[in-house]
Amino acid sequence: MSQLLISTITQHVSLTAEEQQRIPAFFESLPVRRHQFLLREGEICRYEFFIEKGCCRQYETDSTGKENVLQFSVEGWWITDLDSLLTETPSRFNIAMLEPGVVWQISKLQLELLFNEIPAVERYYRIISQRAYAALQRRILWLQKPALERYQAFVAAYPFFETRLPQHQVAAYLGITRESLSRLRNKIAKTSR
Amino acid sequence: MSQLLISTITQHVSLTAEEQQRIPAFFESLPVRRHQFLLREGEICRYEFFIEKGCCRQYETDSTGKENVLQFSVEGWWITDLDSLLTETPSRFNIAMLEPGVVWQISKLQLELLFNEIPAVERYYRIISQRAYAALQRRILWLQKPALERYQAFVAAYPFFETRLPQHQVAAYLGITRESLSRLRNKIAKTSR
DNA sequence: CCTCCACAATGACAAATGATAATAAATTGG
DNA sequence: CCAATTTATTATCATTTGTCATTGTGGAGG
Repeated sequence: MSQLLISTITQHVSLTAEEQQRIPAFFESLPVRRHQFLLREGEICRYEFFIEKGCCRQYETDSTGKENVLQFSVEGWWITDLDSLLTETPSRFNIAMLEPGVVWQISKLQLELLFNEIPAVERYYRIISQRAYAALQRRILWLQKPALERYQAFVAAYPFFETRLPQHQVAAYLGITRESLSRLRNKIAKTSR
Repeated sequence: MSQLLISTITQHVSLTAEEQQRIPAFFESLPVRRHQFLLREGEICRYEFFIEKGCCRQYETDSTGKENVLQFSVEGWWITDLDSLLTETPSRFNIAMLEPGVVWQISKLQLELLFNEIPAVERYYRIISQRAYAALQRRILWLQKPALERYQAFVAAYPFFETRLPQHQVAAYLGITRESLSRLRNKIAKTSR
């Protein structure tokens, strides 16, 4: 049973014990290996994914082969390609695990049924959608700043990622090379000493 | 009467003639001068704005005084600080006109009333919200690429902005200096010749 | 235990971008 | 129409970032 899913939802809205019981049945739980794909570029995204355990990334591979990370997701976070899911068009993104873990997936239809059955979950969904939107806006403003400030903003906002993610993945999220990030970290270490 | 507002909505959803009649009463129309603010940093955003005529920008002023543009908006587009509007917290952004024009504003309450009265408008709102989200994601991927590619992606996506906006505003949107943009344009002009 | 591979750090050099300053051109508002 | 303001270009130089090559380290898996 996903205690985490329920507790994540109840951080934002109230659910009766009975509602909490009914929620997991709308999802499918699956164990996932490291490097396993939840979505591949060119596929139509059919699910919203809730990360029960582990860590993953959503990224595109551009024409030069460079991987640009749109988002990371860890325990208690959601991830999907919303545009592909809603419009049923092929996705430009890959979603792949960086660590093994457990993922709960829910289809568009099941999500709709869940909203109808438990309106508080729909309210929860709206709240986190708004947060996701605001997070993208913040991200855009970061990306308009020099690399050092981007990195510092990232670390300040998500300190737990600092130790958990490989540095070259962080670099791909910040839009810089791994070498540049290594230099920045070196510079910071020297300055603070 | 805002013919543009109605025609913009009916591009996405169907409205009866009678519904079309009732919509404008939910809005206030205001003429706006160049440089006029629709929202100032520190204020709580109280409206969604529909641009009937003219052009505006949403931006933050960072600690060094640099202005970073989050979004432009022209005829037929919406603009607001959604986070401030929904949470009733002070905005980090300014929204200011780049050209004189006419703006239709609607409060959160009136928007809710409009949704209840004409559900098709709520559907329309969901559709454009999804598009806005997808646009922010694309923007993030652009910003992870070199300046030249950012600029070319911008021009390809919004060719009409190219002639309408001052170049230094475009530069502030792309996260580069006006001088850099000037150089890039010069380089492109030489290459294509 | 060993090999292979992913990951990180570093140096040398090239390219891109920022900072500053000077100038010219275009536009705004009276 | 004119003055003031805004906008754009260009050159120079400093800084940042990218590219390429090399090395070292630690962990995964046979």
